[in-house]
Amino acid sequence: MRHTYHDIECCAAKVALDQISGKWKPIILFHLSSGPMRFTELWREIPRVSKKVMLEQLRQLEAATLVERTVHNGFPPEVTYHLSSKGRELAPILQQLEQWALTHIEGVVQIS
Amino acid sequence: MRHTYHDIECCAAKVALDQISGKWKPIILFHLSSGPMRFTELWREIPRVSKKVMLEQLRQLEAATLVERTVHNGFPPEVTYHLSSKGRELAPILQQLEQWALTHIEGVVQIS
DNA sequence: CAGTATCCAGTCAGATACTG
DNA sequence: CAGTATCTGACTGGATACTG
Repeated sequence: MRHTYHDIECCAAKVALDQISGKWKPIILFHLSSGPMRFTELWREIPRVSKKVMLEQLRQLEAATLVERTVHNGFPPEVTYHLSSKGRELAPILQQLEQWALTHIEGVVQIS
Repeated sequence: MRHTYHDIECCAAKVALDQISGKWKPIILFHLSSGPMRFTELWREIPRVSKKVMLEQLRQLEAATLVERTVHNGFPPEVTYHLSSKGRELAPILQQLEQWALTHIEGVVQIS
C-alpha cells in the first residue's frame, strides 16, 4: 500500500498497521517469534494458504524489514526465515494487542 | 473478514489487527481519540475518501464495537461518532505502535 | 446533514501446474 | 526444497449522483 504525507502526518501507526496486517502476516510473525523456520516448515503450520500467497506475504514482510531471509547453499535448497530486530521489538506490542483482544473480542467473533 | 478457529488459536492479535486495520480506520480512530465528532466534520478531516467508503469504515468500526454512533433528533440531522471504552483502551497500544513506527520506518516509506 | 444507490477498476487471495 | 507462472473469482475502494 502506498502512503501519503497525510497518513504520516496523522498517524504513523497506520504505516505500522499496514506493514503487519494482511491475511497471514500476523500468523507468520507469531510462528517466527519462536525462532527461525524453513519455508516448508512454516507452510505446514499454515496449511490453508497456497505457496504463492505465503511467498507474497513473506516478501512483504521482508520489504518492511520485519523478517529476514537466509539461504543456506547446497542441495536440496534450504532457506530459513527469522525476525529482524525490528520484528522482535514488535513482539511486546503484539502481545498487548493479543491481551486487549482476549478481553474484548469474546462473543463478537464468528467461528467458521 | 471471517475468522476461523485456527486464527484464534494461533493469534488473537490477528483478530485485533483485522478490526483496526483498513484503509481509513486507523486515521478515523486517531481523529476520534480527541473526542466525539460529527460525520461531516470527520469527513472534512479526511478529504480524500468518499462518503460511501467513510461510512463503510465507520460501520465496520461500529460492528467491532470500537466506535459508537449517537443520533441527535432534529433537523438538520446530527450524528456523532465517539470511541467506546474498548476503543479508548486501544489508544495506548496504538501510541506504542506509533512510537515503534517512528523509530523504524524512516527511509522505508514512500511519500506520494 | 447524513446518508443510499449504482457502477466501475484495481487489487488480492487462491487453485493449479511447472521448475532449478 | 523452495520457489515461478498463469489464470480466476471475489472483494475493496472509489467516483458520481440522488434522497429524507
